[in-house]
Amino acid sequence: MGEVTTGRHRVAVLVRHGVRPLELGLVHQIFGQARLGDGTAPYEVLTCAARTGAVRTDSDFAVHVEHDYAALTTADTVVVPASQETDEDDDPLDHELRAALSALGPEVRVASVCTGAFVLAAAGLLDGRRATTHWLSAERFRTLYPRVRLDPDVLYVDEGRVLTSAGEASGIDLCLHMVRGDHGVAVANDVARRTVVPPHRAGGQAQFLGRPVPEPQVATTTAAARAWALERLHEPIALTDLAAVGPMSVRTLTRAFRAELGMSPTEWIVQRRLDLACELLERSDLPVEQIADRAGFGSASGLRKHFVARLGIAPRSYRTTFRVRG
DNA sequence: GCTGCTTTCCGCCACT
DNA sequence: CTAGTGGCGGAAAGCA
Repeated sequence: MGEVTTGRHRVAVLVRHGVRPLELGLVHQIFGQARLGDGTAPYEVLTCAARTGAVRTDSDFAVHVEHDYAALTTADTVVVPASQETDEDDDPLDHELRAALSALGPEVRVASVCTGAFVLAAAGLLDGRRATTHWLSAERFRTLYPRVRLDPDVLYVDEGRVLTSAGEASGIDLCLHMVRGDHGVAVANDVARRTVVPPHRAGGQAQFLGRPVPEPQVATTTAAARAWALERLHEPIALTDLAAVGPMSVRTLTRAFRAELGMSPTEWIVQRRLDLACELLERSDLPVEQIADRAGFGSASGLRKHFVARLGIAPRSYRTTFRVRG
């Protein structure tokens, strides 16, 4: 994926007005600092915007951008950092940006940091895929883009061609993940060491599968109940039992889920069950009936109903589209 | 699709 | 007075 035969791998950072300096800079930091064993830099990082010149940040300074969208046509990887100012619009894409994104070839890797995921979703790049974004924006994201399987519990999601990361600093984890995939653990660890960040944050391989990774600073009230539920997705989960884990009342539990996850407990459970079902559809040959059973849907028809309602396609067609070979 | 039973969701309000 | 909690009940959703 994305390996170039001539010259360096070109990473284009797509900035918009209101861009967050941290998220903009971290891309340059991680890719720009990478060095191969012989000391050569494998990446070239370009910054581009709709027009060259000054681009406002969300702070009291602007950045001077040298490239416009034409730079995207030569990119191997495109990274979209958050820009609160436009990501809060219900449609973050103007026709210029939409055209630039849809012109990207299928071999171009696309990644987002934080609410940059809204841009990818609006461009249709995330339809039917797993993705993540900043947890504070999770509810709005789901409302706007029901076809995307949003998982606000992970640091980042790797869907191959399209990658998304959660808030702010998780962009570092995602960029390191891409470096690791492109050039191996040694090169990625070297960047991490010089940037003084952990080379691989807690969660290990589980992150590649899009499985939940605990976010220490977030959502403390529901954490125990969620962990408990994840252990028994395959069996029926009653709200009274889930609340008893806390322990807390059912009323407080549902309120906490709404406040922290932006959805009801059962909605959250259904989504986790769909995650599991999708993974089994992608990575196993189990019949749909058995997948429904393992994922805690009473029957294949139950799975199918939820699947179609939330992903817009049937389990079987999902499998044919997203089957992982080997 | 219909029916009847069970569970869940959430506003309201009282209690600590 | 505010903040968090949780019981109640009607509407809605889920399920057989």
